[in-house]
Amino acid sequence: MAITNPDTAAAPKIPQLPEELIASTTFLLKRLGFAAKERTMKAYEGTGLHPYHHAILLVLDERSRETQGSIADALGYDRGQLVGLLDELEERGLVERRRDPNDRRRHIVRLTGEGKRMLRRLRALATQIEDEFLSPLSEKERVNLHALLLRLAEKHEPRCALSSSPVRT
Amino acid sequence: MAITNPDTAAAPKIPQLPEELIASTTFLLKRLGFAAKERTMKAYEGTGLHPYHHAILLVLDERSRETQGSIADALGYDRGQLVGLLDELEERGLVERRRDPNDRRRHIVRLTGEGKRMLRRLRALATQIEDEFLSPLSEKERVNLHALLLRLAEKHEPRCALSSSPVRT
DNA sequence: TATTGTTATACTCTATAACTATA
DNA sequence: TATAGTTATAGAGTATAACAATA
Repeated sequence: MAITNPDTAAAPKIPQLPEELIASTTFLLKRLGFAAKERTMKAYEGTGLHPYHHAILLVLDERSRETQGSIADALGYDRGQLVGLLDELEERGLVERRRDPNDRRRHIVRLTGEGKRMLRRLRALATQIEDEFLSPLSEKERVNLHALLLRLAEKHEPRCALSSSPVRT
Repeated sequence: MAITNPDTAAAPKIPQLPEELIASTTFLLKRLGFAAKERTMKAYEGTGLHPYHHAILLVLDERSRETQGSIADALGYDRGQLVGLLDELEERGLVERRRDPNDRRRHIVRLTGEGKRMLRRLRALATQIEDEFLSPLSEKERVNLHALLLRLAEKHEPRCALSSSPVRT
């Protein structure tokens, strides 16, 4: 790879993106989203779990006994994709699947004690990643940024819309 | 699909993401980055080009006669990936490739007249996408958001760091 | 016939590394 | 030997649709 040491290099070795791209907020969103994903994935490596798994555990922690379909819908995952993710969680004893006696097509999914313990660990990890990623910003700026992103998400990712304050147009 | 009409439906049909995810700025960044990518891709469909192509044309418009390697480095693309993208641009007559007489391993890439015309069209399209995506925000808020994202990008995407104001730590 | 969960398939992306031609 | 560009390959990730069980 032969990466030159930036401290000793006279000229900046990092090539510049076109200014027009840097000036574009959607471009920055795309790049930062990708960077955030990469960093998160790397941080999760040690756990043997994917952020997807974490999200599933969070859903189950908020309201246990969800069916697979409702979990998939809540997170926007494909139902086929979810099967494999739940298999992995079940193998590690983090969740349980049972048939719903009232509708035997359904599977009811529950968090186990082991799952709750793992969730605590994942929460700590996520907090750490978040803090590191936002480190260039002050506390006030972080709140400010989050509020702005949420406004965008309410439009572009309706699942983010806060149910407590339904938008009336 | 049987999507229920939200106007007539009594209960909200959109399942809710866990609050903890919505509260996470990095999560919002990931989701919004993905949403921005999806919308952009859809909008570019009519042009037969990918946002990647647009970015390449922008690099060439800022400083023509770049070599393939320098284009790849500027945008953070893989050199192998760039070959195919340039092939497509060349087939449509938007760029030209010539051997560098000083170093016959290199290819010098230039924007054609046709390429400049296409770039104008793509610029208009990108502006439109940007405006639509940021529509929930006021002009002030947009400026504010961009500044915050740029601060993050300077750390996590060094190619975004403005060369005019090198950070001295 | 429609729906839930499952499985299989195919397609897109991307990352890697071999290969050539020049240096 | 190292580098610029090219090509080929393999792997992950995703989307699609067929499928069995149940309603």
